[in-house]
Amino acid sequence: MIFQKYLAKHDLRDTPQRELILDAFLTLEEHISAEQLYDIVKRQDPSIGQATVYRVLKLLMEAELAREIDFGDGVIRYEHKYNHPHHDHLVCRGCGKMLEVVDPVIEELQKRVAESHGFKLTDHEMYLYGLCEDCRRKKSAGPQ
Amino acid sequence: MIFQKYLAKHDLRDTPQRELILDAFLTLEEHISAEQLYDIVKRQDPSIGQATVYRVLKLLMEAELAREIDFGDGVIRYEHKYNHPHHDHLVCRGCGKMLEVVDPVIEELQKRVAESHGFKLTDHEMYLYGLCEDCRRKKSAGPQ
DNA sequence: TTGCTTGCAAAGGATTTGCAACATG
DNA sequence: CATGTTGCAAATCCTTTGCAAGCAA
Repeated sequence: MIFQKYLAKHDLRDTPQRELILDAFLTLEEHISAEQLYDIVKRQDPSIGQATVYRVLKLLMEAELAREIDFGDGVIRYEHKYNHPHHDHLVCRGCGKMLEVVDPVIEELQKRVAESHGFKLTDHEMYLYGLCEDCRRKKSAGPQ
Repeated sequence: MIFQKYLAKHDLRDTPQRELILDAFLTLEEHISAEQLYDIVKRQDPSIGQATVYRVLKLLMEAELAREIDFGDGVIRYEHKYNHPHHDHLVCRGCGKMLEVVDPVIEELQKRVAESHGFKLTDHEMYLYGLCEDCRRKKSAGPQ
């Protein structure tokens, strides 16, 4: 719906490939890289090209349906943005487990920090890294 | 000193290239990419290889002398870590101007958010993006 | 029909790696 | 001398782009 409107408004075309990729993307709950999404989509349509997936992901960004996530490992991941409000990420250094978190007080303070330097905050990224309970337990047990 | 100790402890060698790159790196106040550092170092020793700069930067990370910064533009930048305590970054979306900021209350809240999910926070990254005063002025004036 | 889209393969940019020559401890 | 280290070039990884053929509006 939103995507179709976006396409129409920008004189872009509604193709089966775009529909397929969008559907696959929206079905997922996890963050996903272009390559992972390509693997999924390829199962349904082996003729689809990798470049198309990259291109659609860019479109989804412009249509405000996706958001980039960068954990700093050289791969860009994407997550839904529509009906999925802003949040930050808490990532386990041990097992990679990832939780979405938000703290309204932090959000407010971020605004103020920016303002105190004359900036008008537009957005932010915050990644909290640590060890989850499981990994702490394993660690204190030592390597077997 | 620290670097030399690190090298000794790990059976690594103290070479003129490593010294040169380290000195150049420590002299800088700004964040710098491997390629920029290579350009600088090359002026003093044109025979130096790009790969060596990348390799030394990795070493400095392991020796806890450098820290990676990732603004998400595909280039990894580095900054001193030694005698340069933790801070976050406030970046202008307009001109790219960058300020280092810290807010002790935010830092404390981050710890608590992590703990509330059973995580022990080890570190974090926070990037605040916005528009600085100059860019807001230019923007409201409109493009000429 | 017009011109946006596609898949393919080649190109790109940043970083890493294999290797033979070289230098350090 | 044994090994770590270097510069070079080739290789890698992820992503983008050029292009001719194909397809939506």
